Amino acid sequence: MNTLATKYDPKEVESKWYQYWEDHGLFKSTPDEREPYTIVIPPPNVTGVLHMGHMLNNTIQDILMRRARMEGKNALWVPGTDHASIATEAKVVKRLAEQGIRKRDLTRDEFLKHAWEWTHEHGGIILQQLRTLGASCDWSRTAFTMDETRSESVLRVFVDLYDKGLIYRGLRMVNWDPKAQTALSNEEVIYRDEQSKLYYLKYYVADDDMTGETGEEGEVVHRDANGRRYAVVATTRPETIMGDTAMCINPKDPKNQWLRGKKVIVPLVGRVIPVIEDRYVDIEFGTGCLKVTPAHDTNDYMLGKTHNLETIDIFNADATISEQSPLYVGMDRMECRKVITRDLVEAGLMEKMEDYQNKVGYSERNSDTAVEPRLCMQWFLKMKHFADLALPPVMNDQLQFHPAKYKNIYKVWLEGIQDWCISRQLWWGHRIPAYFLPTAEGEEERYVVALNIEQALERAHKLPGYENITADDLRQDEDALDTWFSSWLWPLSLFDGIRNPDNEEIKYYYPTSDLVTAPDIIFFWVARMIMAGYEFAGDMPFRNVYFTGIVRDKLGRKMSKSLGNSPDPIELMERFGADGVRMGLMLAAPAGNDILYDDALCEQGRNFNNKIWNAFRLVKGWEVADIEQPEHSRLAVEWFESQLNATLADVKDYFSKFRLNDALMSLYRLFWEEFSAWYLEVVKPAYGTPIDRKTMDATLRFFDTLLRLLHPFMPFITEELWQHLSERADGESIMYARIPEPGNINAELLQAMAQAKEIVSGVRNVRKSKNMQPRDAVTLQAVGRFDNPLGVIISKVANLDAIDVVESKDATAAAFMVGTAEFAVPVQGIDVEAEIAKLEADLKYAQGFLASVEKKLSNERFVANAPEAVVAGERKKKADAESKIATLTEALKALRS
RNA sequence: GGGUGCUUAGCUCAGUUGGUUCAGAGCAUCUGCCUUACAAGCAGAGGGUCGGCGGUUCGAAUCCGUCAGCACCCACCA
Repeated sequence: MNTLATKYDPKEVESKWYQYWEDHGLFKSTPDEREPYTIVIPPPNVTGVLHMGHMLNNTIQDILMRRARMEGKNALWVPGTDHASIATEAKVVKRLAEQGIRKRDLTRDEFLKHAWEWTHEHGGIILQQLRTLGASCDWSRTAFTMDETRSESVLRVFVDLYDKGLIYRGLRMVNWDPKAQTALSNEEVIYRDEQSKLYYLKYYVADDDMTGETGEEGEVVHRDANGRRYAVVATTRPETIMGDTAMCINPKDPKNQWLRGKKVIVPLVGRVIPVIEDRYVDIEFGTGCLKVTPAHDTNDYMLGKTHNLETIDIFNADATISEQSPLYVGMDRMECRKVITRDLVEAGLMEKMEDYQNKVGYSERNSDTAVEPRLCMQWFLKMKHFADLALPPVMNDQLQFHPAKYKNIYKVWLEGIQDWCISRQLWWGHRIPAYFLPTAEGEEERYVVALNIEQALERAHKLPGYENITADDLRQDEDALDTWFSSWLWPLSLFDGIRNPDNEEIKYYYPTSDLVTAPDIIFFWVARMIMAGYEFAGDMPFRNVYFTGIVRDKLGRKMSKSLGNSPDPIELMERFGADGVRMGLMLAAPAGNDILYDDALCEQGRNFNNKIWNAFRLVKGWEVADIEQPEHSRLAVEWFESQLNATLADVKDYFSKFRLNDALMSLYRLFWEEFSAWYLEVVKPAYGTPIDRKTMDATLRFFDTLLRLLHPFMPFITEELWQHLSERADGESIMYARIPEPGNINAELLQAMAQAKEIVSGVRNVRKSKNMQPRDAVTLQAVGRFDNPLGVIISKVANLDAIDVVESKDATAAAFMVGTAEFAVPVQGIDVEAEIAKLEADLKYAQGFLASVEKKLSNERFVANAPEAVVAGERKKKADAESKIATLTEALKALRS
């Protein structure tokens, strides 16, 4: 008696089993003699919530974990979160603002207290959500980039690299985020095309005597109504003219020869600046005259250095105009652009304005804030050394990228790498362990780098003149480190491999096995982990990197809050079950390709769950009796065994190539087509009759293997059904059931079954076209011969009363061909005309095919050059086609007579 | 401005070294079925000159060239 519902309901099942797995510690791992399989989670932001990208990413990781576990490996997936300094600090600042508290009114400690409160309040929600998805993380190891172990690791690494001379402090032009008011690394700047304007400004010549040059050949001299000469400078940023300290021309530029050695006047400002010459200037761009603002442009800064120019910083940290500027003090830079444009026009100093498209850098975290190049003192990590470490293992495939196309992107980045600005003007993060020493007014700053204040003092005491200072004399650097300066240690610090490099865990779990991540953090994170791995452990952090695609909506648009096209993962799991959503995502996710998400995919996943559920209901409902095993069942078992092994081998191969969607699709078809539609239909006993024990045992065994194969993809339903399949002790789980190695494949039997299926289809077709009931048995006529060993299977599934081998088929039979073999089903009242038309079409096709083969075979060069096997193949095609034509001609003759 | 990748059925994609099994899969579509596991299902069917052009070859979805379109990465042209 079947008590299971006809529809599978994942709700209770899923939470029940997750609880079971956790209660029995099934996710836990400790080092032992087994081969380890390790993944470290890309730590999500501590205060983040689950989005579709996480869903995809973590589903993939969980599939790999569960598969490895079932291959007998000691599988460990380490979870954790990232403090995400800029993002989190911004959120805290915002919340404080809502409460009427300004960050600048708080002390560092007060602010951090608020930040920790926020972290404890919102932190870890995402880890809870991952449990709903079924993630088999060892939660007892949950780490945080700012917990004690991780923090100390970061500081140690900083001190170590400083001692090695790889970290330095210096005044450099950096990317400044005026909203967060911190420096950024180059990688944190996103360039966007922007429709803006090119402003052509007039720079009058200073002390112009208006005589002399009248314009040599090729020179372009501008004069106003009074004859006064001026140069025209094209710029996209007129608001920076207050910081101009030179104008630059190319010494080879014929247009501007007359400006050599002159001085010009900055419009509105009135400052007199020299005209300098540098080959850097593009003669073709604009007028060939470049205004030089060393404080606010990277290139201008270089020019300033070369030509010893004065640097006037006209911006405050928040990008309002500073006291350094003679005009517009306190005005925001964007506002200032508008105002100064108007003023320039009114003063007659604007030659013209043109539409112009240029690239503007934005902060990765504050996408509405344009980054400002800014000269300031920051800490940097020398990257050349690390690039040299990290490039070879990826290029020679010791460490593999999947898909491999990312190798090239990686290579180009490493070859052009620049030093990494690692200091941030933030409080939320690891405070830089540098301690400034007291110095006299005007003296250059001095500092020591040390793990803590005691060590700092110790180090300071060794310096001449500082033998007697006390802790109170030391002042720790206010800055925090870039978040990625802690995440790059993740695979090491999770196993305490920085503080305690020879411990048992790091030796066992490191290098980890696979890293699964989105390609957009290849530089931020992946590359730097590889660097840190070789620097601090002398080995790669992981053996494979699987780059996922980006989840987009079905129109191909990125999912975003503003578009509202991003579904809530939790809600999706409620609708389709976690198994259904996992499967929906995986069906659409070839390695490295973006996935176009559609609810229909989850529906397909849910439907598959239901299919499995109902197949199980069927099998479980069978009554077993000690009766003889029917021949068709014996053959079906033998065939499915082979089919199962074939798929097992395919899936294994797919996993080795990270082609998880192909693996899943193979299993989907194996279960739905081969197992449900064919195998079960063959062995299914007639209603109300029992099944023999042999077949039942085999069927349950197959079911068991299928569940194991599917478990990594759909952990919940497989566990639920597995418990019904066999007795087991408390704490046992399919999670630890082994996935079998592929066994023997009987290729001939698979071939025979393929033909058998076609014959069955042929019969069904006849039935359908003649409106015949499936329950009425028919006779199958095989013309000439019948050599398929699976005749009994065909008879059962197609409901035949006999398979007759005949010399020629009945005149009133409906015919069909499978390969070169002809079959027929005698029926009442066939439509002779239609039958003739069908056969004629077949004949015409066969004749055309024969002609093309014959043409090929009569080509001497083909016969001479092509491999033996290919030629033989063509000959066989020819023979087959001829035999088919003969058969068809016969049939037509019979019909027409 | 450089670089990489892509273009195969309505959609999303497979297609290993050119050659029987090469033009495939899933979904969608159409037709017929509430057949005692499943209508979240069953059975059947239709659909593509493999982006365009040119070349190499006995033979090209596959190799080469070129053009077009798309995507991504990098870059200091104001």
